[in-house]
Amino acid sequence: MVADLQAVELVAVIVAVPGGVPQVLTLGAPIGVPALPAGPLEADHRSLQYGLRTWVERQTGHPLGYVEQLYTFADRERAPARERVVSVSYLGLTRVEAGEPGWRDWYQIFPWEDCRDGRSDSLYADLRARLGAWAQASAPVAARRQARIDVAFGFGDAAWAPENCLQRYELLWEAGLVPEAPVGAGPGAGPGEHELPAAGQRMLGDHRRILATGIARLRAKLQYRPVVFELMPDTFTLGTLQLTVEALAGTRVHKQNFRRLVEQQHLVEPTGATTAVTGGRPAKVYRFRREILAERQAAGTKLPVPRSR
Amino acid sequence: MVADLQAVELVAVIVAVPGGVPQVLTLGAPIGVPALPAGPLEADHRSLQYGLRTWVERQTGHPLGYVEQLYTFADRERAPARERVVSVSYLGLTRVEAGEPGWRDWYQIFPWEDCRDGRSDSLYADLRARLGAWAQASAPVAARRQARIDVAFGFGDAAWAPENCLQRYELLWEAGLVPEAPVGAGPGAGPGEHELPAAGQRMLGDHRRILATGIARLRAKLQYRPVVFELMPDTFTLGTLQLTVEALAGTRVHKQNFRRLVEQQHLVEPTGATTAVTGGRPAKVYRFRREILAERQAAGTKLPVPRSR
DNA sequence: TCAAAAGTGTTATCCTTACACCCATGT
DNA sequence: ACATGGGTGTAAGGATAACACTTTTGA
Repeated sequence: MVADLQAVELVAVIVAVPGGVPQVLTLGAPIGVPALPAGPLEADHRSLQYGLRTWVERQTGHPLGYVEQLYTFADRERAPARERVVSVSYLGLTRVEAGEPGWRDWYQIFPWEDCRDGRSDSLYADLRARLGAWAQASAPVAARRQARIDVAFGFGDAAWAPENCLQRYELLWEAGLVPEAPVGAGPGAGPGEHELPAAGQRMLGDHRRILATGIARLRAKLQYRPVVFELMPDTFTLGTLQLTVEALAGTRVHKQNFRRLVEQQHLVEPTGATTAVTGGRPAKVYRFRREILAERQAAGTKLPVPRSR
Repeated sequence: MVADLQAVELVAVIVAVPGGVPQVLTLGAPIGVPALPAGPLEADHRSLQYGLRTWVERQTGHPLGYVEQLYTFADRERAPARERVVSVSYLGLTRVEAGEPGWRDWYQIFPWEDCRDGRSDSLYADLRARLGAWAQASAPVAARRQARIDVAFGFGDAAWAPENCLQRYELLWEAGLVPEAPVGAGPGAGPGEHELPAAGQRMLGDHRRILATGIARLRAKLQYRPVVFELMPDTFTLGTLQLTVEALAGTRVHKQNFRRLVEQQHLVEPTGATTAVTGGRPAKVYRFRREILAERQAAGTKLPVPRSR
């Protein structure tokens, strides 16, 4: 039995969106390959979550608010050389001021995930061509690959969906288009051979994959749980709220529908104050109605993240 | 570092629905406390999923089809005496014949989860009274408890939702109404003191909690992914399909809407055959269109699981 | 006066829900 | 004949997406 004991590591994807820029907490920056905050599960940790909070606070001096478990990784294929480590990953949400050290814009890491200005630019054209080339294979494989690509990236008549973040990363990985691609991925190609020009910032080990898992989960959850408010200050305008949702989802949302949905679900209440910081007409200031977390945990507290195209 | 090595266990919630009865694969039955198939993660397991498949097949002789990771547990509060074990749980779906040994109707384990005949019977009346009694506490705690109860069980103006299975179990656990409740749960009450008459079959350790997690996940997934078909034989009638969905969800669904939704999404195609085994008019026989798994992985392949009341 | 962002009103469309009814078989 | 389950049509309601337009500030 002793031979089967394993090292268990806790890995954290900590997200904040100061000033409408979605950011992840990283270590090892600005020089070297950035890493997610992580540390071993210790014997005196009461629970996994407790252990995680301990590690993140120790490494970053940052207290955590909302935390949820993401996924547990232990595949050896991703790091065949090393001893196996079981990594239990968590998603955490907080509020920080803009410009604090250690935080990194997640679109630096996944440039193709930002579709707020449409995705008709050169990056997506390039992606489409390279993925298409990779999909070329013998008949059944080719069809299956192309179907996966179309669904994940919203090509053909499929819609681009924010929450397919992980599928997109995994396809790029399989296709050898990101630097951490496996050795011998493509047909006779070494790693990095076909790398994208805009392949994004790589991370330690499979941390980029874990981050993609976290983003995907957060984007999915946005649509049916009022999690955005964990990332908002106590009071905010509807404009800022929309900006934050758009930053997370990587798409634009329809202003009027967004406002109506937020208001008709009684997610927020006006404080009575207004603010003129944004330029233009002063905006009403709102506050999150924490009561609804209890009231309708199950019901449809969703925000509109429409699928584009 | 050696001191921080952990035992890692793989636990499986394997589900099948032969003859419209939702069942879980258990060991240790029929005598003794039933347990979920489980085993340690071994050094030569390529991945967590691979290890799980190995264990389940070794313990039950049963090959697994669809498998997905559920959750990783490691809280010591649930078994304070023992050394901590990190349990990575998985949900698996298969097809079996009715009456095979080792399979157990999951409503034996969670009687309150079967609302196919409504939930106005004595069990729910009893539940409501006992949970209400537990909710009595000092002001802020009482309100919070009652809100959780109402949402989870669909009391008050909340709707009973199938996928709240885990929340229901956890509330019953906290309230000391199920046998595996923690020592000293209620105010001055030993475990089992307030136990429900229909508390259901208990299981080894926190396996019942893991099972509740699996059921909750499966019920949630039913609503937006075509997972039922993993539990169906190659060909089936729409009646059987509906019966299976109802068995899993624990509620009745609206016949016509169910049929329309299934057909308009092109989830199935007729084989051309009919069958008369069910009595009444012979039913058309259908087959799952496996193609749609690739076609619209993201889009709305959902089945209607309406909230009752 | 104009740009910029806030905020309002209205309409078309689709999906969900529900009701009422007919059909084909075995007993 | 009738019970049983299979199968169809259609109407009401609500949610969604989109359109055009007004309001209030700062420069």
